[in-house]
Amino acid sequence: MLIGEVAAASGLSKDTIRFYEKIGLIRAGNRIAGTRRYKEFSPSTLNRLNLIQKAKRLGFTLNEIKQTLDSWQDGSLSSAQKVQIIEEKMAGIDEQIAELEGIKAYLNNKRTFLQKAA
Amino acid sequence: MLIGEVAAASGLSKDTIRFYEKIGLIRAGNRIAGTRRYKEFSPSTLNRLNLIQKAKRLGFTLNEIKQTLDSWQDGSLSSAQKVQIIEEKMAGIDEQIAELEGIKAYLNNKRTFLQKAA
DNA sequence: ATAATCTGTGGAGTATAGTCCACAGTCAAG
DNA sequence: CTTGACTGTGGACTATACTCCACAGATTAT
Repeated sequence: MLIGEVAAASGLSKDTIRFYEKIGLIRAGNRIAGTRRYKEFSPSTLNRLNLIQKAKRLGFTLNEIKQTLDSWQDGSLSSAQKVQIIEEKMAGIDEQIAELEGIKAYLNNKRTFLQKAA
Repeated sequence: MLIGEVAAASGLSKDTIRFYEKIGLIRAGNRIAGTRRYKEFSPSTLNRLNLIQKAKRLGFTLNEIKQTLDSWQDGSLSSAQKVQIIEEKMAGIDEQIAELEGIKAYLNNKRTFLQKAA
């Protein structure tokens, strides 16, 4: 797929995709056309972009995401290690949820106070 | 309180506090000493900084936080309006939690897959 | 009284994550 | 065969949120 297709399918801008490719977060092959080279993205790029979006929502930087995804695929991690990493991320999510619940409780208190005062 | 005390009590750096004061996110009075003016922060600044941290964790920018906190205190909002804003923020938190749960489910699937393969 | 520590100011610099632009080649449609 | 849409490149630019530095006055401890 060319960049326009990837952009449309992922919901990201072409510039963002170019930026991601530039920093090595996603890869692209070459499609030669005369004197020009177009970037050819594999459909799996969409999965990867999806994953990147998920990780961003968890608060990871692009660099952290890159490190994790790279190590995931270079064969340096055993299945057990991958499971462990996943479990750590899941624990991190639980922490985030707990924090959000705490903030929600705080807001709820404020609301109750306001409603009483009214 | 002077800035060092605020920094220690809030866990933020002095530079961050100066930065917040510069953009009007927090206020400071003056403590005159000879030819110099030191910034005098009221203890309520700590509450405000706490609130700012909470809001940041919800993903708000400093500017958004400033707008909300300012409107909160300038008398332009009725209690009913404040309650409504709080309820909107709470709904936003619920959305964030739902999204995190979704990502967690995704990770859980991955983990199950890895464990089966092992 | 001297050193160490604290303070404000102005301004420069950093990191992250894009976003925009001009220029030029490519290709499909009319 | 010209027009319009798409593409890559290099580089400049933006926004957010700090962070660091040098300098100089103020305060505290010894």
